Amino acid sequence: MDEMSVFEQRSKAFYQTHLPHISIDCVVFGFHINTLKVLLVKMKGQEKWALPGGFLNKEQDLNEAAKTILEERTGAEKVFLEQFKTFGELGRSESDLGYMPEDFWFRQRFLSIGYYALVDYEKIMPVVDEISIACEWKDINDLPEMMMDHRKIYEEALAVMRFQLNFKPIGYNLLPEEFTMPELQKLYETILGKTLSRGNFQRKMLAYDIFIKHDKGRRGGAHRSPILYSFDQDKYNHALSRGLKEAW
Amino acid sequence: MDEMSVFEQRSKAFYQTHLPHISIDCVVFGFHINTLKVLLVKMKGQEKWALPGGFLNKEQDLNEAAKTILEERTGAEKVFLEQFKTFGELGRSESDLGYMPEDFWFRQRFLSIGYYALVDYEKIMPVVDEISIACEWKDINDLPEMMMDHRKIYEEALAVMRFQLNFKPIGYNLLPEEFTMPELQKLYETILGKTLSRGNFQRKMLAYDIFIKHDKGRRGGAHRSPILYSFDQDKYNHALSRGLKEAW
DNA sequence: TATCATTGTATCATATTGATACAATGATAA
DNA sequence: TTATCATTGTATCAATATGATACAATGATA
Repeated sequence: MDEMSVFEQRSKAFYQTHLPHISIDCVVFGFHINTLKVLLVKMKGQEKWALPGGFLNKEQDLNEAAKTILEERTGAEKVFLEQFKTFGELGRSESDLGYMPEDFWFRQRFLSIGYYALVDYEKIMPVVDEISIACEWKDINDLPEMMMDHRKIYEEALAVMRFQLNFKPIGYNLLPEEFTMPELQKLYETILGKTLSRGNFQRKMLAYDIFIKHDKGRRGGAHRSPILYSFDQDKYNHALSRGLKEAW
Repeated sequence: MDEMSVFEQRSKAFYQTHLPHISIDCVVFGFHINTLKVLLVKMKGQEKWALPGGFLNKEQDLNEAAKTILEERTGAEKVFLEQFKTFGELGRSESDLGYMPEDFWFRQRFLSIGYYALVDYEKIMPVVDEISIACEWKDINDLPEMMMDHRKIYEEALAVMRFQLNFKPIGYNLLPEEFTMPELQKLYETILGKTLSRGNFQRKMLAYDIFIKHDKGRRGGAHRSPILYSFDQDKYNHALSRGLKEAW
């Protein structure tokens, strides 16, 4: 099947099953060791890259739809996934889609509901589906050109994620079962894009009281072996839901 | 024109001009002196109250549409208005609308994009339009039954607003041109729903350095007259955009 | 056994917050 | 005129949090 006919076939079926004028875009952040990446796809017939996305099924919960899109592209389940903003500027969906037939639902105006997720990209094998020709992790310091306003969506997601880092402990699913404080610090530094003071980082994290301290450390390297920790699920979840610390 | 025919007429015209499956709901908080209220409307043929809302014009920017809805109901311009979440649960739009003809666009599934605004309700005269029979300020401590999931939308807006209070100075448009620290504190206490320490409040607010201090105080009452302040526009706006203080 | 990189942890200065106290002010009434 | 009183402005101290720095502990390597 050639490129256009895939679109056409999907377009015909689209109105039967989906809500028009609404799309979901997922900014999937991939972390590992000391690198932060984003999952991008290249659609058939497109030069520029795009955020993985999809449309909302008529009989589908919004959050469920986002979860499904993420799972289909990554296979990842039970990851942190959160809605952060809906984009509805005029004209945002028209650029870059001019090559498609005018009456395609793709060409019509639509809003995009933005979600962001956080995964370990070493555990993920990106999936190329039938309307895309590529699905890859891209380093956030070397991003290719992106279609429509996807670059802006990505940047807002990054800002929101960095902000939320201040209120919710993260790291679960992004680190091995057992990890060290230097490893956790690297994670924070990578996501925040800046270095942090070592001693103060440990003090602050340990004050959260969400870790289980293990007896043996991680061996290897000509230096003192760091202590291994793992997340205390109960305390971790409690801290997550408590979340936002109040200032007043 | 009877109730149903108004709906029918609007329904016919609807698809010509608007995006289906998408609505905008505005949680308009009204503050004055020491009371916090919410603007609610009662639609024709409905017993329960609803958040003021509307639909997105095909050729209309999302934020512009929210602004228009707010202005039509309140006449208020240049107020704080911010998108906070999109609601897309399955079934949320079906309850409470069963009395309408099944093929109405009202009856179809739709998402709601939630905005919240903050105004002085003494300056606002709520507007009853042709599809509603009432539009009133309701005290947040004595809310009537609301349709669909509007109660939940309101509660999430309240939580978001209270949270944002910690990062952005507010009060502009909610207080007279010149105001005192006790008045500003009352505003915070009313919105947060709790009392704050007097001395510490002053210290913290003044540390923001966004006020102009005036020479004369406000007279009246058998006690020391409080100092009058007004917002320093430049510094205030700068603080607003700087906004979110980073913790790391 | 010495060396070295890295880690754990202590410490000090500074900043922020919570709690409390007290003087200043201005209307009211004796 | 003066005493009273409610409220406001502001200082202060303790508790807590943060930033910066130092130093001892550890474990591989030479």
